[in-house]
Amino acid sequence: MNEIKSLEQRPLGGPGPIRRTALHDTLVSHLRDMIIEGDLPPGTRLHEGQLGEQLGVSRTPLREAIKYLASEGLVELVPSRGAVVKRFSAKDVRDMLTVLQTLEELAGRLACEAATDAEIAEVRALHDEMVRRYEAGDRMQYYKLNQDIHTAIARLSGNAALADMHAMLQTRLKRIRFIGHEGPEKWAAAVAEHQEMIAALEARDKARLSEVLGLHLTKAWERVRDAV
Amino acid sequence: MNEIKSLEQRPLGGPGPIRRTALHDTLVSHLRDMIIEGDLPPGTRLHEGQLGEQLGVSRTPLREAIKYLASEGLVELVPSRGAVVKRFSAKDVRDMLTVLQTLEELAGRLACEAATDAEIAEVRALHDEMVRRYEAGDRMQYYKLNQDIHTAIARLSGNAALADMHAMLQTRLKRIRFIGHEGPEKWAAAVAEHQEMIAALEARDKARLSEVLGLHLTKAWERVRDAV
DNA sequence: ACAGAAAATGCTGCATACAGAATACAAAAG
DNA sequence: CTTTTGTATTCTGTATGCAGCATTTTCTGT
Repeated sequence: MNEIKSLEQRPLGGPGPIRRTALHDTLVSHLRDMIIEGDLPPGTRLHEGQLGEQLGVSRTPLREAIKYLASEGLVELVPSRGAVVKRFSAKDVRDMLTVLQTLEELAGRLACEAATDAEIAEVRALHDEMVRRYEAGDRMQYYKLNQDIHTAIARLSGNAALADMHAMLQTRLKRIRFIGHEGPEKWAAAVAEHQEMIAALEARDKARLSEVLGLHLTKAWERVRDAV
Repeated sequence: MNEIKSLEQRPLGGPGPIRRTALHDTLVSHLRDMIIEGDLPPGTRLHEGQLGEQLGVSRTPLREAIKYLASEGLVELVPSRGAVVKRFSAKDVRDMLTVLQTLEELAGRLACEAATDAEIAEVRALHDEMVRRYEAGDRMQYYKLNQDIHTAIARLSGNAALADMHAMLQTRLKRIRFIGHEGPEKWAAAVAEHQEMIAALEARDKARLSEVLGLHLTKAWERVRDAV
């Protein structure tokens, strides 16, 4: 995990137009992951020369990616001293969760109206898969599917701006949730809340879904507060 | 307004440490303004060579600024075809206003608790000045102070993440509000709503402030819907 | 005259090179 | 021994150059 893997040309997928993703996007998501997974801990100075050499790219696209991340709020730009990975205080985390809660409550209400049956079925599929991972004790995959479900609900609201803001906050919080080691009983509680969530969504019960989502994030703060 | 002014070194402010703003920040805000004020209408391709020459900077810092704006959602990046100014549909605008409304309702509640008397007095000062501009018929300054007041309330919530998200949405919406030509009766209504806002804030009446802010944005949509 | 292909143009994407600022280190003075 | 100052190194900030891709124009064949 702490080893920095250089960027290789991904093996081109099957047939069809080979959509060579621009290096910019690759770099952005790669750096994001490095920050989230702790390869670049908060407070780390992002050395353009060194980092670029490790990743096998020159400074120019790297700098562009760093600036991009800056406006996402993951790194901070210090004039003539480069960029450092942003450090979030406990209050910052709680503030972000407060906003996220408000956004998800709204998303829940809208999703109950806007989502198609097929879309809800997709979320159900994610949910079932997540429960399977929980039962298997696969925390990593559980974590990813968990995020996917929340992202999906934000998207199902049909409100692109809402989904955007949600994604941005979720990204900033990813690292916190990543390091938050919940005990088994807390984990079980979280799964139970998700059961209620999917039930409310399938019933298209706006009030209930909104309430469950809100409660879920209130609890989420209690679950991660010690990790911050 | 349609003339592109090149970037000059700002006259250094008075005494004290001369905080030479980095070119990056200057470029970002300059480009932002050009988009908001319509010098670069939606759909315009951002020509790196040409634009850089007009602004008097080389392509590299310009590219960094453009990428930055992309993650702010003002421009869109098309692989190997550069960047174009993003075009917002009527639905997009309404969606953004919906989210903004939710955020401001939250900000209002929090601000009533977190703000100091001095801070509230500052908002009052902004408000009074804005009313004066309204009476003078100075639409431009009114517009700016209006934005400032909403930004101030978001900041007074004491929640940095909330203020961030609010600022981002506000930025994306600036252009729309800028071109929205409201009639005199609508303008008067907006001012009246602001009167209620500042009164509720000074009374620290959470429920009322939240309600007024929400209503204000519902009305805002009605005021700009035709302009989109 | 028209359709298709090939060449030419212009732009983006990336790398490299150069200049200026900040920091670290070392030497000298108090 | 401490402090200060000068120097050297390192890193950021900006410019420029080159290669690849997209689009447009021109040429050729029917």
